[in-house]
Amino acid sequence: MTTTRQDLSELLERSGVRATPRRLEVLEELARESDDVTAQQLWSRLRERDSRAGLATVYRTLALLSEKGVIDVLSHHGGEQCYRLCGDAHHHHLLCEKCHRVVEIQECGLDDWVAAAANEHGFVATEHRVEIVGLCADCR
Amino acid sequence: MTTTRQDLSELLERSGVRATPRRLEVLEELARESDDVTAQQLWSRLRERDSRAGLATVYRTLALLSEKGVIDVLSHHGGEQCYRLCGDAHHHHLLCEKCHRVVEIQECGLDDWVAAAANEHGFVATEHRVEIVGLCADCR
DNA sequence: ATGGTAATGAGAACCGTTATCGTTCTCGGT
DNA sequence: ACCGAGAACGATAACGGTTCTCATTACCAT
Repeated sequence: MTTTRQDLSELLERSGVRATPRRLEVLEELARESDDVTAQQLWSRLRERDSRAGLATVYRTLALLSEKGVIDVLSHHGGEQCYRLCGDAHHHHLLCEKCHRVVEIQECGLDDWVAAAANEHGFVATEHRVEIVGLCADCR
Repeated sequence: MTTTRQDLSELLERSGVRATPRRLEVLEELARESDDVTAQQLWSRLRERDSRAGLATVYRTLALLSEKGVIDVLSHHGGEQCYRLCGDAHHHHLLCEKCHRVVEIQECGLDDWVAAAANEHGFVATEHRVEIVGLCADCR
């Protein structure tokens, strides 16, 4: 888990995003969250930490980071986007329908299945998303 | 493809939804669309056909139909929901990133993989969604 | 230091969706 | 056929999340 401010700063630069104080605050808060958060949640938590970051900046930063592939966007709450700092590699998500915990599934292993399913309908797959919803160990 | 008004009416009743003229109009328009549509698109197309259906009714009907499992909701356009009349059985979607065509993948065959991936993290899977994005035969 | 560009904050604007409310329709019982 | 209760409907206001605007501030190369 990258947590030091230095690590996060390097992560930004490496992704082609200038590491400004505000962006570091946002990323730091994302690193602190184990699950996904909405832009508004993130903003109010920053406020609680005496950050003067504006809501617009939070939205701008989240849009920028997701565009650069630094964070993931989940839209499982119809109408509201959730953001999460994940590993770099291709992965999928496991969601607990009760406590809303989010866990990454690292080993995809679905490429062949995806390619075959796409091919069957004349498609060439460029990406795929899988979301498994269920109950986590604590909730069942 | 169920297209006659009679078929659609029976589909509604079978799903526990009273078949009113407005609902039939909405469902009929959905049956006419090969791809997914937003509520607003659906509404304006109904208007073009001299339907006096209100926007609220379109939203109400779409919410009701998706709740009853008659139609699918896709939220791949972040912030805007798309609706589609699909087959009854469990299936996934193949999306063309260029022309936005949507094709159903009937044979899932992923249950074992899903169960295993969930189990590996202590989860019990209750449902899963797969979306493959790529280029269709016409667009590549 | 200085000028140009990028980033930021506050608040307005936007847009998709939902709620409100008065009217209309549907349907079973008569 | 008629009637009454409850469901459905249409118009429009309200809502909430997101994006835009614009004036101000921070950053960087010169």
